[in-house]
Amino acid sequence: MPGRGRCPDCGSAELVEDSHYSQNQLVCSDCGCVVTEGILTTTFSDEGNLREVTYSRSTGENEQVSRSQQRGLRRVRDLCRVLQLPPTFEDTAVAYYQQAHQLAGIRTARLQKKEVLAGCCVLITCRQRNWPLTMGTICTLLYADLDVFSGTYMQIVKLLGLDVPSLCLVDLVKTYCSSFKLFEASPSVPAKYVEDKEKMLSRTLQLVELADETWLVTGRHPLPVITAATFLAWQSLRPSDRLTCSLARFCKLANVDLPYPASSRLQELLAVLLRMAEQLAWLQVLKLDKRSVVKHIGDLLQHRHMLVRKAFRDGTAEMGAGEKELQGQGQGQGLGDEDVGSSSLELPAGKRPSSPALLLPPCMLKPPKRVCPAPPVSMVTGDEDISDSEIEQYLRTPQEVRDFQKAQAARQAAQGTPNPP
Amino acid sequence: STPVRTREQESKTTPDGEDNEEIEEELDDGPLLVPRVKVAEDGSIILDEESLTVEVLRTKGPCVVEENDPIFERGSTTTYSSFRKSYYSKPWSNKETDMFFLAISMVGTDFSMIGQLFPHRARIEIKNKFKREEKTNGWRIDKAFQEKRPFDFDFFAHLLQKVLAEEEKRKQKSVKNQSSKEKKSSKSRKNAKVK
Amino acid sequence: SAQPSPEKPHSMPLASITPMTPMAPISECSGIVPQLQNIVSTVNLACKLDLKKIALHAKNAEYNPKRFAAVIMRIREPRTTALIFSSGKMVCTGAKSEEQSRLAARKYARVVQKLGFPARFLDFTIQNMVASCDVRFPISLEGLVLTHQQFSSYEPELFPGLIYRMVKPRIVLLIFVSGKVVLTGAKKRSDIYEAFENIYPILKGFKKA
DNA sequence: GGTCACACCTATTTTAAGCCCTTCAAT
DNA sequence: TTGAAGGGCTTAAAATAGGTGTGAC
Repeated sequence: MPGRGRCPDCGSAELVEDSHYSQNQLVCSDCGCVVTEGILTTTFSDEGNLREVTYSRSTGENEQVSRSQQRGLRRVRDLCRVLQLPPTFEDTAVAYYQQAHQLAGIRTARLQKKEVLAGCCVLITCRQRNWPLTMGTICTLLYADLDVFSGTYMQIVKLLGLDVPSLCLVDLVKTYCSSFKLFEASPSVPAKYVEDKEKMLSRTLQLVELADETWLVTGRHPLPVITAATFLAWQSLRPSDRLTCSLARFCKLANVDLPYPASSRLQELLAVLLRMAEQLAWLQVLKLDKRSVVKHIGDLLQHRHMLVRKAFRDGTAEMGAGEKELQGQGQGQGLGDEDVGSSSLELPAGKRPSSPALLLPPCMLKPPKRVCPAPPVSMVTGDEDISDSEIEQYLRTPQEVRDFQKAQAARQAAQGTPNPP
Repeated sequence: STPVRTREQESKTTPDGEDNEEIEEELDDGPLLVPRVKVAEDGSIILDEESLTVEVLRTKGPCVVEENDPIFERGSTTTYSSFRKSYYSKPWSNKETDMFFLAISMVGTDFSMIGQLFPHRARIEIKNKFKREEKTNGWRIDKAFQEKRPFDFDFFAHLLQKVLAEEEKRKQKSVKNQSSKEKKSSKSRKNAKVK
Repeated sequence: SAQPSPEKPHSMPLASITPMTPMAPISECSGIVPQLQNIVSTVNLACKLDLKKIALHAKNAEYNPKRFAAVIMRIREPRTTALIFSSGKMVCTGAKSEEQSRLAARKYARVVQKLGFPARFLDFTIQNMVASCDVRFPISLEGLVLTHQQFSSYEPELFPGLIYRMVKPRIVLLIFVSGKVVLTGAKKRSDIYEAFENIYPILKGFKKA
């Protein structure tokens, strides 16, 4: 990359054009620093990149703003108001929408996409200001298909080269948890089910943090994790009265949707708590199960740092410390090599014991689905002779051709006359 | 009662109160405007045109304060899949699977044509069935492909109808017998469910 | 080139047969070899094709012009699928090695020839390769996205994996909490290996715990 | 209103893990 | 009433290409 200079951050000369962004940007391949600023603010006049970079900071859209853009902008503003976002958010979201509309790829996009684009801009704004808002909420408000939203969101983040912080779980807990209607008695909420909001919040927060520390959050939808934690927090604050109440019933009386994965998160959380309980001598003797362990959540949470650390350490110790061992263990579990593969066949039992297993993401504890880890290693060169007979097996005989034509004609007749008048 | 889940296409849940089915019809096709969202004074969302309202839960009062607290995230109606289409495909019974392999031996790998032979199945279901069988029973695919059978549409249609009717009967019977500890019916009594 | 220590030592004799590209300094070798899972290639048969005729005479074919403008053809060995367009251009998918992909493409060309078209075999090109492997330790994706923000996209509300767009080589990696990694976008297998050797030390820094 | 230049549907392959749906079997 | 199981969708990449949505000229 001669003539392009060096990375201001690390000094590397390994600068690479990266067309992953809307306009090819110079990116340092060593540290990832974006050397040339893209789009927005700059007066960028690099060769062919001279689009209408004049992004209008004009307050009113006095210019000829296309109808679809106007519609989108209005949608952005409406969304901000519906969500009751602080006033400053709106301007940012609107600016994102305008920037997006300057991209050719967005201007000619389907109307459906432009509609969800408004939601994307609002979401991005909220994320950048740590305002907890889920994609599910946006889609619900817009009556949008999450898949369409997904595609649009990923595209716009890439195109504008945005740095969008992750959804903050802790902030989400505070608001989502508050929406549970459990904090005052009502016809649907008996007194024994009423809970103090602050107590619930604080315990839920601890449980969510525990879930995060024990690999239950990574790769999963955040909301269901919180639903499960909220339920456990609520149960454990008054176990005698609430142990018999199911997650589904809890959500119903709290007037909150039960997200599908919440049940799984609950089971995983209980499994973690059980393992923590095994570390405490005075709980060991109680022979706890997934039901009774709820009664001791308060104790467990008090010692959670120590217990989690212990669980991790013990697990590691049992497998032998260090990476070499870890890898060996992985192979021993049949992570796909041919020799061990045969012995793995002797383990048709669904869940392998893996009792000692160290604290791992649940997807790593599932039995390995052996499929093709052993590559047959074909000796194919690509230049082999191809026999006529091999080719001919794919061809139809004259009779088969006639039969096929007949069926084809019948099909067309059936489709061509759907409604004979 | 339970949140209303409707339509195989898009299902949505409404917290309570007003449920507007028309909304879906508005949306469903047109890339034309999805209902536009507006705010009413009480915080509910109003959709242009129909003035349809959907309740929005939120905390009144200290809500719009900035900084770190009163945020708005609803507990209800916030499912990720609110508007996803349904892709469900009925499981294939053993008998129906046999018919699938028969179809392969008659027409080859033309899934659209095979789809015609299975009136209750879409092409995508045929393709997924093929890929699934290729993984689990590759030999059966090979076998079926090699043993060319004459392609007789009507013959196949009749056979399939017979097979499906048989399973239907068996299913109803098992529903009736559910209380009685049915057990020994030898043969291929696999769980066959159609309909 | 030095023999890269294969993921499974037991398979060494076999693994040594597959062409390997010299890899990074032996010093920091991961010892893991990504396995190719899918190859997409194209070839130009250089003649106009009557797709209806092909679909009628080949029983391993499917053609629905209303749905898609190509014949979809499958062969059993190597197990692959091809898209054949009336322009004579063909796409071959599903092979597990470059050589298998080429052999499969030649077989499709032979089928077309046997049907009476003067098909040639021009510009055979590997267009994309997909590989996967396993680092065998859990990865904190939220940690990775924080420090490699400019390359990463991690949106658990949409997809459980972290999407890592490596700039050099230009490969996209899907990284999962389980330590499983999918690499895609390569035109050469050496790019797959290089990308993995690049990412491995990075992943080691995000075991958490 | 026509051209232009995109988008983007249909389709193919393959892996990863999660979500979400239906069905059916135990409790 | 609960779960488990099975199946198909999501994400990435890449080529192929007609038909049509989209908006700016």
